[in-house]
Amino acid sequence: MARAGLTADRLTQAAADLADEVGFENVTVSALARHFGVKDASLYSHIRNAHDLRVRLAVLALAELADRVAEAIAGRSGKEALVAFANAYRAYAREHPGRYSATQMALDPDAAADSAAGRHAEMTRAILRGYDLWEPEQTDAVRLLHSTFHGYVSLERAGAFHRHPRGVEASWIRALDALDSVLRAWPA
Amino acid sequence: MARAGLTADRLTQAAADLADEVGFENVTVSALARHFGVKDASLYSHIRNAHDLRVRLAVLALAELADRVAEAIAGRSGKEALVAFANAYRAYAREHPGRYSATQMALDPDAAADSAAGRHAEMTRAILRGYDLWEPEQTDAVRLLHSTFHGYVSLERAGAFHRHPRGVEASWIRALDALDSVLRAWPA
DNA sequence: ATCATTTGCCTAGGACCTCTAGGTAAGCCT
DNA sequence: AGGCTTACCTAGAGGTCCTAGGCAAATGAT
Repeated sequence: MARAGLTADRLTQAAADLADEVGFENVTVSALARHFGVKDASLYSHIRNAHDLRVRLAVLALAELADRVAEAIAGRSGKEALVAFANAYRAYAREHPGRYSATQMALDPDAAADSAAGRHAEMTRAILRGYDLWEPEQTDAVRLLHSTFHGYVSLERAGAFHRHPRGVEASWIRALDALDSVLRAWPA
Repeated sequence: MARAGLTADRLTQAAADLADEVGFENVTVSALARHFGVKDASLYSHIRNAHDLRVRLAVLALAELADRVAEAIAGRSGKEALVAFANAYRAYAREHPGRYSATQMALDPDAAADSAAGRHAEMTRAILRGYDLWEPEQTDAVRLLHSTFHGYVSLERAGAFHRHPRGVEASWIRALDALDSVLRAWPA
């Protein structure tokens, strides 16, 4: 009886790759078991259930995304940091569609605390240091930025923009310009 | 053998209500059949398969949302129209979480053409008539607005904002202020 | 080195969902 | 009344999720 050497981490990694291949909604316990050449039931010693697997995947993706963003904004400030953040975010979503979908899962408070969600908010705040924005407006701005980034890549992936000839790239640059100018002159 | 009087439309309506109750991802053919007191197999004379059912639901929700938005912006212009649009959009998402989730489905080109997606874009354009914005900037602005609305309600629903004390309502108002000011002074 | 424990994967099986094939009864048309 | 279409049925195959209980491999204790 040869062992496949399963661990929760290896399962989560494989699930992430699987998500990018076949879509987050198609990440099933069965598919993952097939990938390792074992029976479904064997996975349940490592993960509690299918939902637990998806939560682990979400936590993994959030951490990866936070790493990418952190690297992108390191040593930059102001608009440069804003653009670097946004592009890192969007690039991750494009390169890892399944992982990105996972980051949109509703996490219960416990899982959210374990996740890198806090790092995301903190890094967004870091960008705002270049814009002379303080509480409570800072939180408003954090929410606006996050909403815009997420909304844009989410709609882009859903194909909402491709029905019009205007380049998606050009609109993205303009959106970042707009955000920069709104941050510089935040309405009182 | 009493008949339940099923039609594709009645199924879609019931599916929409079901989605709001138990979540879009839990809208199954079985659950719907149970609701009508009928066997699963009976639904397959009205819908092609489970995916088809969800697409119909998405199309229904997009149309409803477009109606709500159209009513909201009728007779308004400028910032008033912007705020009315945004609030109608957000209110629909809150009142009908399952239906709203459905609108986020990736629709294949055929289904998208049948949907009210075009009306949404057109209404967003209508708002911009109050802002002296023309192509190609108009498309950029449409995309920015849509992204921000969708991103905001989507993150709000995922609970991404509730980890911070600042009121979600206040941030929303500020986001709309910011969008208004960015539209008035669209960066050249 | 042997035995005990833990760990990893197994089989078996129940519950639920999806969907097809083919059948029968209800309602409409002539 | 007979025929046709429509609405719903039974039966059944195949997939996913998950639990219970078992055996064998790895690990650690003596």
